[in-house]
Amino acid sequence: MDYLDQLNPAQRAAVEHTEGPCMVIAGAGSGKTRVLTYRIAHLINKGVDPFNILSLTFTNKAAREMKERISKVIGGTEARNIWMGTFHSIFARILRVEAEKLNYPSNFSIYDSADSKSLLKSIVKEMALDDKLYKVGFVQSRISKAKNNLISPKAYRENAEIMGDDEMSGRTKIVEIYYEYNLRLFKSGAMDFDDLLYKTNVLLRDFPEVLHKYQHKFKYLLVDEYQDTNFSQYLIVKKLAALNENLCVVGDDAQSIYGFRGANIQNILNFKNDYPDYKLFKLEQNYRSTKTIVAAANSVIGKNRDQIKKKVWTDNVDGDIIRVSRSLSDNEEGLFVANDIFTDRNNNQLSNKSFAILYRTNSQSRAMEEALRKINIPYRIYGGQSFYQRKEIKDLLAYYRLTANPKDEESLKRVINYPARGIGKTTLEKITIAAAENQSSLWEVISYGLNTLQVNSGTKQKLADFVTMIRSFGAQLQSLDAFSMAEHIAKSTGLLRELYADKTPEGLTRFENIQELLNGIKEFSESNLPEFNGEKPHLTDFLVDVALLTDADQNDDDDDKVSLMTIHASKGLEFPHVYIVGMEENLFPSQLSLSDRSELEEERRLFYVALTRAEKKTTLTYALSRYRYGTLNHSEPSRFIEEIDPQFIEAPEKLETPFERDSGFGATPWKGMGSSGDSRNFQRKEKYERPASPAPTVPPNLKRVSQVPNISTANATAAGTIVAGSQVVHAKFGKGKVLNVEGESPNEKATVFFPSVGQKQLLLKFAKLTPVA
DNA sequence: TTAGTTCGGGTTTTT
DNA sequence: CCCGAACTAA
Repeated sequence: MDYLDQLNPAQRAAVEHTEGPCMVIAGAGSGKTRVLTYRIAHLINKGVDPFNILSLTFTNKAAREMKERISKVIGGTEARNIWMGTFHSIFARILRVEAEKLNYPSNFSIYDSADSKSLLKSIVKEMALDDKLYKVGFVQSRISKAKNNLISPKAYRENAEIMGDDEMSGRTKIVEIYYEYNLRLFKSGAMDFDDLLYKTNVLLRDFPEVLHKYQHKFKYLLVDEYQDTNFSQYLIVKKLAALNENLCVVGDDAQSIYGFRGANIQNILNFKNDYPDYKLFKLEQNYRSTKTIVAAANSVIGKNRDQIKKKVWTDNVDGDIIRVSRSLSDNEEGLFVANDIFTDRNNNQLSNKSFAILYRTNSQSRAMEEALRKINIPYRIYGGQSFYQRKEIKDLLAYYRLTANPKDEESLKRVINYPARGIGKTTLEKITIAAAENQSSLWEVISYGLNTLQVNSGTKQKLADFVTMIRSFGAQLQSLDAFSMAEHIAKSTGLLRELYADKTPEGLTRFENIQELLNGIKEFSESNLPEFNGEKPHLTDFLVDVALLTDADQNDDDDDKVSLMTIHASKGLEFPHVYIVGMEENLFPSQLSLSDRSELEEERRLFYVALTRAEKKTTLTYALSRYRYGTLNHSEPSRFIEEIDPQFIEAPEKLETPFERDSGFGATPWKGMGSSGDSRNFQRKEKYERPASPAPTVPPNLKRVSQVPNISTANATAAGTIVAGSQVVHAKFGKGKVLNVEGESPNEKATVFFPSVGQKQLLLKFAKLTPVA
């Protein structure tokens, strides 16, 4: 039991209190992960079966790492039997087992945020609503909020307050959209992120025997980052824990930063009401940061009204004062940070990975990246557009999803005409209408109801071919292993060929990404995971929770690189040196949070999280101007800078102005400000001037003028009189000789030789050819 | 049907 | 500035 000796009294008490409800309030850097790890190890050492432990973490990566650490403590391979993962992935797993009870297929699709937006967009369009008023983002967050509070469409309609809000904003149809949205998800055999929690609640509510089963299975529950759970998650935990009440929640109200996602700090504050005999442990000693950083962070969070009082302290050294750097522009800010890292690293023999750059919004990474690249500092961006959200990856995954679950509407729409196979918008609209009329899915229309579809025979054939192709994939799903299936689909759909043909740099990256995905599947195929009992997994096994993977789940962080990420993504991480950039009003705190006290307090907690990531040194930077939407805007330093107790931070008057700093600055003193404004003007001017510039290849005016007389002549006479051998005039190519005409009306295609440009194939119904007598 | 272009509108944060 | 939607030409 020597691991217990590595804990301080508060930590040890939390680890040893294994029976009954408890809450651990863990200040930043107070060894929370250590407590969780040792607690689970301790349970297992005391004889608890790992299969009876459910541990809910914030990312899958955190789960993976924790399992590794537990393994080290207890030895052996038992740790891998613990149920550990995010709420979403754990309950997706359970829902797949129980899906039939909810009339869902067990291979249901999981719609990510983009899929769900796309579905909502179609619905808004089909209902002929104003998409300016019913912006999908707004509708989505409204529905998401309802789901996270377990409000069904029916309950939504019956809720006077919610309906009142919609009434006020003039968006009374949201409830109708909500109904239709859920219906369409159901018809597609799909769940969105919120459904994974909502449906779990339905399952546990309507099927007592299922609830009973999991209550017995999960005798010990642990929930990390409890301050970030929403009502839906809260209720799942409460129900599962009701039998044994061996529930341990860990969190820090000061680090609650997901309110916008429905997270509710009240879950922490109300814990004592649900479990009056609970035990509370406060971890207040910080092992991570210097005294300066801890004190500075405390002084900031003290400005919040809503909080559980606690006193985070540390035995660590005083450390450096917090620096503040002002730059002229966002680009200068990037250069400052990059140069500062460069110098610090070289002077003090530091590794790249001891530095992190944190920002409020993803778009701020660009200036940082450019500056780092300029002086060859390796970096890695966490978060941002995750690998699985890239277009080419989503396209291929859509084929996979469709193969596994042909009812999946969003996947079908994504690939039915990609690569292009002549099934266009018009056809898809007809299919959608037919599906709505028959109360069926798009797939059912094209696979069973093709005869009744009002499309021409060519299109019908194309649809039939598509159906045959997807069916043939489906037929092989159980016989091929994941990789063979994945590769077969990528090749035979033509998707791989299409991307290979694109030789632009972006196209190359896309192709590489696809290769990377296939490699990942290959690795998965050959990974010999215990749950597949020595057999090769199928593609459906790969798909199970691929939608739930995020960038943070990629585990290649042993490289020596500077880390760049949003503050949200940095939660739970720590770095010796941290730069918090973009410390400006309207950016951090975000403009959108300024009007609401609780939202501003959430921004402040976010700042608290950022500050407490640093072990040794924190640097705040801001710029006096910044590009937004491609235009330069003036910006003011963030109020948060002043909220730090002045004794821990560089005095503002001691700030050098950028002009005093020489470092090659004199060359372009106005680089950030004046000239870029000018260049915009210049660009704009250039656009207008271009038509007047000398020797344009095609005079734009001429094009127009020459068209006008052609319209009547071409339509009236062209089709009849253009035959092989005749002379014609083309608006753009000039005089030419018709070599051949093929195809039947109205799709005749002429091959014409123009002395100016050579041989051309032209469709007569489109190309305006005037016959010459 | 499609490819290519213009135009307008959008930036928090994420499972 | 960067994206997708709408428009236009073939």
